[in-house]
Amino acid sequence: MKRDENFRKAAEVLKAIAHPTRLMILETLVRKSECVRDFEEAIGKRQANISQHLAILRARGIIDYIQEGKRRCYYLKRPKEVKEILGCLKRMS
Amino acid sequence: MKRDENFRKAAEVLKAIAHPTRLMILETLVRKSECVRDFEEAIGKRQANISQHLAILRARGIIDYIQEGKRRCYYLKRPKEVKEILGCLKRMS
DNA sequence: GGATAATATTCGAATATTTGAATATTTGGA
DNA sequence: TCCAAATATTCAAATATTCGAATATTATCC
Repeated sequence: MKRDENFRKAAEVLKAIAHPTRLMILETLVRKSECVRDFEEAIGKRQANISQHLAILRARGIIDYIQEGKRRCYYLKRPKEVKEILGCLKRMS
Repeated sequence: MKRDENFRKAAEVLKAIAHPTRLMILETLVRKSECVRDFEEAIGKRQANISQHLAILRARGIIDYIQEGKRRCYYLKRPKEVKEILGCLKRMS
């Protein structure tokens, strides 16, 4: 695979993460898998908006979910890496 | 400092990094401080464009430079964290 | 003080992202 | 089957990002 292609993909992943609401979602998920309702209360945004952000994270392969009855339980696909990135950000900002 | 404010800032930092050209710049800087001309050849973009990206990275506090004669030698302000993030990205994408 | 090398800034058009509002879909239970 | 709970999608307006082209600045050397 070409070098340019790698950087393009890496930038896609980063862009998916680079949003305050999505960072909050990820920080929550580092601790525990959650469904959409739980995010609503943890983050203080409307359901529809949270679903939009979850869709973006999922489209980029950062999270996924398992269906549990009426709920969808979201989880991190690469918890170690996400945790590490969040830690770096904390130190950098 | 407020939680929201922290996430806003972290997202700013990430957005600054989340671009293919800027990732290439950072990867180059992980190995060695460079001046703008060197980036031109390492990355294959025009000088003006590279300067634009360097300005974005500098505005967000990710890089800085020291003036050396006519040249500006750019360097990472948090090499450890940047390196770690690039490593995570490699594993994630 | 030119001339030149090195780098930065400005501007505008094209494109992408973000958000709320409205609506749609899916699921399990009565 | 109908209902309600849980979640997703669509749309459009506002905002932000990107890139090239042109131009400006800064530093050294003569």
